[in-house]
Amino acid sequence: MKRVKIIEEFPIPWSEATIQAFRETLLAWYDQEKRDLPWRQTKDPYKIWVSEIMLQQTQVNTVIPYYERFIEALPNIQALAEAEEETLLNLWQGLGYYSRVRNMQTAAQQVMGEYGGQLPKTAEALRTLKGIGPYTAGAIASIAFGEPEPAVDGNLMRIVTRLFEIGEDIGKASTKRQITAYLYQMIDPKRPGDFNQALMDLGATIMTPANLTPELSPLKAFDQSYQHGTAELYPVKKSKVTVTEHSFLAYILMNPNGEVLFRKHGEGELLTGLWHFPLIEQTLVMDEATEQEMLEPLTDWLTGTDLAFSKEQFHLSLPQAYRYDREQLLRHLPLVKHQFSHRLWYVQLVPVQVNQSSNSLSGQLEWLTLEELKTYPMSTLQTKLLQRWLPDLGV
DNA sequence: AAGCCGGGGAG
DNA sequence: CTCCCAGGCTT
Repeated sequence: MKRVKIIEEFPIPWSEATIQAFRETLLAWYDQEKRDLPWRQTKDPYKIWVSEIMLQQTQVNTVIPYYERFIEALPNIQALAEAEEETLLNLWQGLGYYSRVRNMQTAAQQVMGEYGGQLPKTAEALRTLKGIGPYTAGAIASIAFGEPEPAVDGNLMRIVTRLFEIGEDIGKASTKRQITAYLYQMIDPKRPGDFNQALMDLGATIMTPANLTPELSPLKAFDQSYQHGTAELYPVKKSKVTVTEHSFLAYILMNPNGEVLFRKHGEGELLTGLWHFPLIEQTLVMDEATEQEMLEPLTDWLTGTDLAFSKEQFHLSLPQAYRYDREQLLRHLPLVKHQFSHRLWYVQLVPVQVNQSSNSLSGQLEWLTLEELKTYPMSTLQTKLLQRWLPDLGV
């Protein structure tokens, strides 16, 4: 079975004595402090099932009146299986996630047809029912049937990662396996349902996401993050960084000596110290763009550099082959996509001829031959641009 | 693995 | 106001 396998994969770093002490401490706290909730007055698996489905999506105080009303209207699995859809939706109205009550009815019909009207007792069998995943299966199996199954929800993940200072992303399947494996080894086989509910209560009231110094926690002695003051580091959730999109023109400025203008990115700039074609943030060149419009961002930028640029002195143009053939030009302006951790760049390459070179260059700008250019420190982005422009250069 | 589902609460 | 939350299903 899965249990044995994942325990072998992730043995808990606690002695038997520590595990025993942990169970006793946690359950003593629960016996003292447990919340008095309607679904804790019953051992009816159906009622526990209903409460768990509702609690997946909504907080306890909101759930209570819905739970009471639902149980009164549909007091058993058969009633749920036979209910009109309209009845279901009325009972669920305001809770959201209406597919869940539909799934629950499908599962009730499964139970009537395949399990003789009785919920199966093992987590594995419960999982075959529509809408019952690992968490809900563990909750029903432990609370209603006394099976030693953990019910791993967000509360338990937070608590376990803090207790053991587990710094892996809890979104990863392997981290969930580790947390589940530890809980299999921690769970009290004599009171598995209370063990799970104790951790849920603790997570909801004391070891909350925001409470980083849970002075009232009964688990302080077992809690590495509390001992080390590192609670804020757990759990690790891979943040969905908002990726902002930017578009640039990368000008390949070629002088009569066969050299290309290269610029070193300065302090405070992305990719500091690395050499790139001049990159100018600009909407991408469209089909209707004229040569003038394509070159304007470049002339504007050059005016502000130390190239002693003036429109009178320098003449910029697109390569001859492109000047009068718009279709060919646009086909040959390659677009390079580059993903940073926090932004997505679209960079369009624009080759440009300049009729004369300039001598007055600072250290930030250099005219380089293709061979010299290859020896300068470049970013992956610049390597990509170069590769796209001249695939045969061998960078 | 990632998007979707839909409310409520926190900031 | 926006952001975040918690599970399970679907692709």
